[in-house]
Amino acid sequence: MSEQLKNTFPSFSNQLIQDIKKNEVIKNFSAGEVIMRTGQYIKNTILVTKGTIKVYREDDDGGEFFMYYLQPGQACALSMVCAAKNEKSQIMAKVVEDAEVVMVPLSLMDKWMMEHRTWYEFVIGTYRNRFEEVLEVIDSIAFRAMDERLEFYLKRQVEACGCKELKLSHQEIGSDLNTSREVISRLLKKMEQRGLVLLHRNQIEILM
Amino acid sequence: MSEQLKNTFPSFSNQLIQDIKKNEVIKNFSAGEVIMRTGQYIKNTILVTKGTIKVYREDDDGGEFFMYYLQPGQACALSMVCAAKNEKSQIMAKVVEDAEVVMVPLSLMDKWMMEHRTWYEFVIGTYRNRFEEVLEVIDSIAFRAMDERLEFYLKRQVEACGCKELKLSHQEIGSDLNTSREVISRLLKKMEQRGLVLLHRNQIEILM
DNA sequence: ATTCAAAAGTGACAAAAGTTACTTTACATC
DNA sequence: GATGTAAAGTAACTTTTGTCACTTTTGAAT
Repeated sequence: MSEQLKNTFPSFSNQLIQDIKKNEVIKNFSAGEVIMRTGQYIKNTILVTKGTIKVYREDDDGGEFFMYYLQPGQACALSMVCAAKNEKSQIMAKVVEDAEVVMVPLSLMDKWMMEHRTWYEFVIGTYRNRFEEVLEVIDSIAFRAMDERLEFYLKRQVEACGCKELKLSHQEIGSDLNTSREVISRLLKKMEQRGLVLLHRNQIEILM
Repeated sequence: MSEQLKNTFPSFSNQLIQDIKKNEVIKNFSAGEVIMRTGQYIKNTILVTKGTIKVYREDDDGGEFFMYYLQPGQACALSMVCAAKNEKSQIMAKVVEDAEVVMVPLSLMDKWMMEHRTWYEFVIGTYRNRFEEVLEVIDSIAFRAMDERLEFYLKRQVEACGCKELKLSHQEIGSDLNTSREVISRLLKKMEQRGLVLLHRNQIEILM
């Protein structure tokens, strides 16, 4: 396991890896599982070693808005931000590909900031990257109409899965973007006419 | 000045105040000045001691989207996040009430994280608060229609200025929300009919 | 092969938001 | 008091997005 940690988080010092190893609790989750809910108290920071996790913002009426992916080598920035105070989760996280995560208690998370330079840098880097990603999400909803938001969304999916065949239903895209399936179907068809995508059942081939 | 710093940032330790004092560069800005532009390299973290600064996200076509206020006792989270790398600013900051700020070089910003517990906590707290504020902004644009977004916007303005008479033109609100003046006028009139606001020239009285 | 359910297609309509083009109002200042 | 200007009001229209109701397609299970 320490070998794998080292591979997934190459920036971590050996000392840090040892410390993590001493305290680690490894958990496995299957696709579809919700590993963190809005309002739930956060007790751990999550380091992803395998799989893919989707992070959402929820509203009161059951709406789910997709924010970003967590993938191997990454950590949940929000659980880190909440370290100091005993805060509730502001987000919901759902596993989309069977995942393995290392749970780091918040107390250690905080302690290591002082003890391990590589941990400190990882945490600060995680903040920065997520903050920037979230700002880009704001751009897309604040400045762009649904057709461009859909393109932006699809591009991010391609990046995340590393392939151009997205296994997504129109319904799922619609709820990720907080709009309706019909709207997505309509816009996807226009994109197909423009030669940007090829539509199949439960799969979208990106030609961009 | 160290007295004032101590008052504005009560959580800072005396040692930290001394360190800031040793290195500080104080700058004054007048209302209307842009103190940070998108794309500009960040060399300093900004601690606000007086006045009010509005932070915007910009798009390529000159659109400005209001994100949050910086007020005395607060700091620019993004300039902190950029500390590690030599990053460009992702945001634009405009002074709305004559402001005084303390410029802290990024190198010190980073160094103090290890040396001053109160600085570390301030920085982490700033990250958390801004992240949460930004998530709420996402909620409003992702889940809410313009009428509710306008209400949310007005409430934040009331919080920021601490009074119920907002000196804002419809034009300014429109551009903060990235919509047109006409739409804002329309919605404000509806709000007036519902008894939520009173409209005057260049001023909106909030009755909520 | 038949059945079933999820996914996608579709047309018609409603509502929200953006746009245009113009008028009216309020206020400062000359 | 006349005048100029920024702010706000407004009507008419277009576009975009959301919704409804329904059909068709596709693939899997029986």
